[in-house]
Amino acid sequence: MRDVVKAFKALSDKTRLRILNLLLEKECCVCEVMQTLGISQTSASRNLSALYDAGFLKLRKNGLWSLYSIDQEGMKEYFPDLINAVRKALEGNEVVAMDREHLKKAERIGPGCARQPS
Amino acid sequence: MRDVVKAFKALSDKTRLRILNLLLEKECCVCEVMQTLGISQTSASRNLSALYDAGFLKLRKNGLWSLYSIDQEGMKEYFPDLINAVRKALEGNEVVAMDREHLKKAERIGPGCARQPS
DNA sequence: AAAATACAACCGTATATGCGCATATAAGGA
DNA sequence: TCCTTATATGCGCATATACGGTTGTATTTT
Repeated sequence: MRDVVKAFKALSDKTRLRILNLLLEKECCVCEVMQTLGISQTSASRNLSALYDAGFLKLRKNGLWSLYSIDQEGMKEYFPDLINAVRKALEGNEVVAMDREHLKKAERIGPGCARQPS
Repeated sequence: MRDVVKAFKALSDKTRLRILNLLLEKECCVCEVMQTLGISQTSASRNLSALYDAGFLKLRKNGLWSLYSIDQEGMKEYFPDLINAVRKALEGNEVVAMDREHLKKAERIGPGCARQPS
């Protein structure tokens, strides 16, 4: 029960929904998220952690990068319809659509952040 | 977007998930909820309101009773998969199963509360 | 070795949320 | 009209949460 509450709590925040929206597009490192959404590194890191702790994300480390992505398998096991619910809840939203546009450009922005991990 | 956040926020509370579980069984008045879950009238009323404001419930007044139930149509329109996600997230949970048992008995408990509205 | 980079953890503060108590409202009946 | 019942709401308190700034740690680059 606590896990269910935690899961919904993780989803009940605008920033975290925007992050989830990015990750529905592709795997991202912390600084891609922070640049794309225009939030602080602190905020990006903390909110990614919250989504991770709630069981929505998986983490892959590659050198300096912490690469977060949707944990498709975990989601299907514990919250079968939830990821779809989120996707549909966000579709058509303006902010979220703009974020997706920004994400495309963010790949080349910043001091080395969006370089491909070697 | 604010609506989506509000919806998930409404779901990110143990009491409200338990209430939703009861309403998945049947339409309930405030005092059935408060008795079944063993919470205060204030808490029952306010948490039902929160779920109502988030768009999950519909309200039918009958005499003194405020009868809340799942707004199936509204849910399908705005959050197509969410009600299923909630249902599956709660299934197998002990507290929630016990609540459903208590609900059956609650119909005859209390000073006139669970009498059928005239 | 030193500097730069990516990220996480800690700290203080502002705001949000949940709860109980008391009270208000609203409907029905004597 | 007064009383009871069912529900809603204002208020204050305790706690939770979000955020920015700073610091710490690990890794890569120079």
